[in-house]
Amino acid sequence: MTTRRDAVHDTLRRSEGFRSAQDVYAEMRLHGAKIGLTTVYRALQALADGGQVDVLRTDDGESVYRACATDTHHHHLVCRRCGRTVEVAGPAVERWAEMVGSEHGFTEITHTVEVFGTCASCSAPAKVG
Amino acid sequence: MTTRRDAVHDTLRRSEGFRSAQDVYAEMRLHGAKIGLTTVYRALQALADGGQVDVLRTDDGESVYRACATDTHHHHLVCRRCGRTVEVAGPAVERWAEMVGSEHGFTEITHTVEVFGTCASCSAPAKVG
DNA sequence: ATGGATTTTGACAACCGTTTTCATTTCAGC
DNA sequence: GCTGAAATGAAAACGGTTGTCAAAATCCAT
Repeated sequence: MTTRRDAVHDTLRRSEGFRSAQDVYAEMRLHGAKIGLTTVYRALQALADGGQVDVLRTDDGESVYRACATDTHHHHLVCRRCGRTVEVAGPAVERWAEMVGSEHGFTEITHTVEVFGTCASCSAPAKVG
Repeated sequence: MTTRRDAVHDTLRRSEGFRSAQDVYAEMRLHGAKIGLTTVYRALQALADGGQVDVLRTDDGESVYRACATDTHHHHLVCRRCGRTVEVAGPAVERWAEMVGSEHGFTEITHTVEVFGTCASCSAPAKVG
């Protein structure tokens, strides 16, 4: 029960940045894979549940997935142009979130932290003419 | 062109936490307001564009809005149970994000930081019986 | 291998929040 | 009051995601 899921996982691993379910599906079909959209959604969900891929929501509500190198907690620096992503650790931020939470009597603190920017190669070609 | 928008804004101000467009709509209809769902969506968008309300996406892709006290940059500590929200500042986090970005050659850095937890009053009534 | 139970798959339909459309209403300025 | 521009809202369209269900693949004891 793992062939398709692995195929999805592999496809994701080949991508630089975050990809939507439909991206993955299109990509797989392009390469001749015989798989249905429903199965891609299910595989991505399973992988996300199992912590093998990271998920985040784009501004327009799409879920995008990424097979990350580390399985430890980390955040992302994402190029808003090309989607290239680097994984970053932020121990200070973790502590800050924990502190802010408990300071106000909140428990079971979690947090979402994502950093967006324009990467070097995307901002370089400023010379359009 | 501002009556409806103000009504939406007021409704939002009366709420403790983040509310969805449909929440706001339902709330307004409950109180007898004569307004359409479309207009609520439009008003919320306009308010968000104008920076008068903050927006964020729930895990299930819904946009939720909040009329925040400060108009300066801040983050949120949100109770995942009741939605109660405290506005928090985090200068250290701002600097961290900026640093992480430029460290990797990214420019025009932005970031999203939200902290979730269970607030004191929601975790207190552990006594169910 | 074989039959039968179980799981996985995927085409399609349903869902649901959101956006668009467009005819109607409201309103400012004359 | 009249006119044109902006706002409104009911209903339809949209798009990503999830549910349905019958067919296909897989497992397993025989």
